[in-house]
Amino acid sequence: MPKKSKKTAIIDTATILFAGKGFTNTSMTEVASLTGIVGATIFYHFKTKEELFVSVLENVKTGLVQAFSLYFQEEHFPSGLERLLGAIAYHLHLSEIKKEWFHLLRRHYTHELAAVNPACRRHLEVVYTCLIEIFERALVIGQEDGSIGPLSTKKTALIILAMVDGIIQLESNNLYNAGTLYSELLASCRRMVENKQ
Amino acid sequence: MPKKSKKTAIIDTATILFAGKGFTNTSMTEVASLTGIVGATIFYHFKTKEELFVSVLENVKTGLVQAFSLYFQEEHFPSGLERLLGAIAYHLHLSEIKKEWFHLLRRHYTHELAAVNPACRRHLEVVYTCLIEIFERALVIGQEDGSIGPLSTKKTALIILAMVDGIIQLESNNLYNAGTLYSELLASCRRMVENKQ
DNA sequence: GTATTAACTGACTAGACAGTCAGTATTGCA
DNA sequence: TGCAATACTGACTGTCTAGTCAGTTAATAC
Repeated sequence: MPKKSKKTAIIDTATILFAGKGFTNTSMTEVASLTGIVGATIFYHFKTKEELFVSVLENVKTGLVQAFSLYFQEEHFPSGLERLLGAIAYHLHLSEIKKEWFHLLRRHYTHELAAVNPACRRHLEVVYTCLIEIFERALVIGQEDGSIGPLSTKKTALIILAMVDGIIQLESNNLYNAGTLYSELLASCRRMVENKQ
Repeated sequence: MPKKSKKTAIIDTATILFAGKGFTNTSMTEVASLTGIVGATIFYHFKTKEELFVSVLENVKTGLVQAFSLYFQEEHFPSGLERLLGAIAYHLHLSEIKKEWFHLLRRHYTHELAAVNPACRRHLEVVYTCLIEIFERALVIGQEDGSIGPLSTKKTALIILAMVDGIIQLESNNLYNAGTLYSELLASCRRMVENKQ
């Protein structure tokens, strides 16, 4: 029974804190004490706070890409349209069971760091490319099988991502409980892309 | 020629800084020096940093509500559908000429503060209510004149807001230049809500 | 002109926080 | 067992920042 290494434990704690309170408002001491170690230990495993953040992001990236690839390995769809709706529903589902991942990705610091830190930028690009390609692929398949109308798959994929992301954000800012919007969102997307000859 | 009061000048500087770098990463000294005054002066006009933030938000709220009400005073639309698309286009337009407003509204701190600061929450609610009602009203009008299909106006208004907001965010994170998505977004929204009997 | 209030400032404080470092404990292995 | 490397720690430092305060300057009122 190989117990979780401290390095992994640090990353797990940091994921929750960075996602929930942001980079600047999370102190290394806090990460340490919640992990059950002493502050200086983190600096043995990670040279700087920024390096810890990038490791956290890398971890999220890996988890996210894996989750989606697993989903598409297991699910099969009668049409491109159904595949798209399935992807959207799974995206929403994942954003509920792995809130931290999506909060972290939406943190401003993540994007600001990506502008100056190549490693950070690479991870972020992998994530976004993955998310967009999922939608785009479904759209392409749907155009081939006739379930999806004639539209720019690339642009539409971006719009759908923005839409899903916007809904997740509405919910996380809980001004309105967006949860009740899920089925309406799927219906809206269907109307938006389906082929109505 | 009544020159801009220092209090207003502080708010203007703070708007740009809070929007651009976030609350925590903006220091009062920085706000002061960019305004051309000394640090302590801010604390004469605003008791705390948080109070300054709320004033900034109030200012944004006022500007935003005014901008939209002016737009609808001047524009007139042949149908509810066109009114909706006009509102979306103007929303996107405004997010370009008043980037700070929208950045500030999307900052996490804004929403975190709203959870504990009633004044902040009130301003934020006014903003969101205004934005949603604009879309909802257009949808209701459109259902009356037959240009918009049978759908929940409230939920659809929320979805459209999430969509527009998501696009603005995509652009501000400039992973993709979302600017080219504007016309596609309008077309998508049209397909999503129009009445196709 | 003088009194009163409002606007402003320089010098300071107390706390927080990232990161260092010299040294101690723990592990793996010969 | 002993040796070497790896993992970990306590005590510390320099810097940054929100907020204070006693006092100065500017505006207004009479």
